[in-house]
Amino acid sequence: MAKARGEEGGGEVEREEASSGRLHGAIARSLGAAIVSGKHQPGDVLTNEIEASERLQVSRSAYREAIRILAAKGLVESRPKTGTRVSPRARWRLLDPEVLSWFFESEPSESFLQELYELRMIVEPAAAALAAKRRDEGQLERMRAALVTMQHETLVTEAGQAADRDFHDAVLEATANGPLFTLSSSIGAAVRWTTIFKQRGRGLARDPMPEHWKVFDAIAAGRKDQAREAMERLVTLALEDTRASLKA
Amino acid sequence: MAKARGEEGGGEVEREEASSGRLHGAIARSLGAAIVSGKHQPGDVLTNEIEASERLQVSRSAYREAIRILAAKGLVESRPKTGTRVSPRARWRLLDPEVLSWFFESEPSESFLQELYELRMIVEPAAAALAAKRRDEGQLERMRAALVTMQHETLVTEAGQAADRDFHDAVLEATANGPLFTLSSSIGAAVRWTTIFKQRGRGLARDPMPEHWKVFDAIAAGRKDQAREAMERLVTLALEDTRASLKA
DNA sequence: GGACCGTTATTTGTCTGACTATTAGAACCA
DNA sequence: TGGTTCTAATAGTCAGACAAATAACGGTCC
Repeated sequence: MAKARGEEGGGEVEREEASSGRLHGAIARSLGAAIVSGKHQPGDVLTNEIEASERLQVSRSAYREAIRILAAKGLVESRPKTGTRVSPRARWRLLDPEVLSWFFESEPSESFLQELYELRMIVEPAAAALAAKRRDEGQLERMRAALVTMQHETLVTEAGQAADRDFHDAVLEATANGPLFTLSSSIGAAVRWTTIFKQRGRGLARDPMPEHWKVFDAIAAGRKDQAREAMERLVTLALEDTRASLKA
Repeated sequence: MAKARGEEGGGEVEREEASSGRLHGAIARSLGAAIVSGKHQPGDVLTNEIEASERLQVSRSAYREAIRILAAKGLVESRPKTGTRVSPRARWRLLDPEVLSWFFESEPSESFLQELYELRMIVEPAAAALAAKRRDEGQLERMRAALVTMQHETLVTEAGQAADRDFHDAVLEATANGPLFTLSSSIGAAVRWTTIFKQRGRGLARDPMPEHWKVFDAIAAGRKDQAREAMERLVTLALEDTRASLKA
């Protein structure tokens, strides 16, 4: 079996990338990406474990562990005799960070981005309001540091973009609401792609700092309603910029 | 090995319940519940696979598949040499339906319920507003049917409670927003426990139907702002009832 | 002809035991 | 003291067998 490595043209799971470094993780990632990108439609039956693991040149146990991961995220469902089939989209854990990252391995559809955006518009202003009432010094400092970095680096560098995400993350964290905080990866994904699209239509890149500082100031001052409104404005502006870039 | 069943005092995974009928699912559930309930704290190292599977009287592969499930939900992280340890709470997928159900296997803390409640208050009014603009006839019919059932059965019966959840679920679905819709299980969990607490302090059970019909009417009429406000009132009233019951 | 019921084949599920890869921490050396 | 090598503990992967579940088929009886 080991000597057969690399033969057989098609198949062969991608192993690079430190992230899903384990074999089962790599298989899950590869299969998961194929599912969310529509290469396997809901209702489709995957080839059985024996054949699938042979084609991928991996042991059945590694393949099974990958399937367990996908099942845990609601992407597939296994039953004896019937096999493993792709679950209806309604069961997918679309907000799971890994599922999201699989979405973004290939370019996500515009409508999906739109939906994430809507989520942002619902969650972030409310989160900012809560954060204004609950933030502690450390969180405030983290927000400030993120904005300073963002200002220095601008959104052109990876560090600047990371700082942007970190700011939004800190706001979510400051809500002191666990379930709400878990949305930060989804929000972060939306933020990241907003930036990517903005960068593409790189006409007149509006300075995004003023809105950000207004949100920060309101949260620092403990002004709930002001924080909500400032965040609403921030998200709205980001959407407008993205829309403008798409047309260009 | 088979003959050793039932010896050894502690251990033995719970296998009843049709849901997590598979062995790996049952193990995941049992371990997952132990983690979210705090029996294993973040940072704790689980006993290694060999010992753990021996103690549970299951094969190492079944145990490993269970761990993959937990890892997929962010509850644990495995590395060679170090072992498998419980991840920091911030990584837990608190909105995953299964994780949530593990939370509710033992009575959830009041603060956790409070947090879910806050999420409801953020998401549901906004969802109602979107639903008012996007709902189709089928969804409207589903909402109506749910409310009719709820009215007949009242919240005392399981069928009535299911109808309540179904109503809220239909509203989320009508937003035509996939990511948002995945929150329905979390919302549903919050709804369920609100009802349970209300039932306990069963003094004067206020009729919950008027608020519900107002939400429905606004969504049916396509009145976005009215729908948002009606849902806001509904959630607020539910919270008040729950608060009142807790004092009693 | 149609409903019921056992049979069978297919697929996932579970078990066992061996070997490999990774890596934290100790021992060692410069 | 600081870096390097070694070692042992642990998860990771593999192979092959057997068990359990169940959808589909086929036969029986009304």
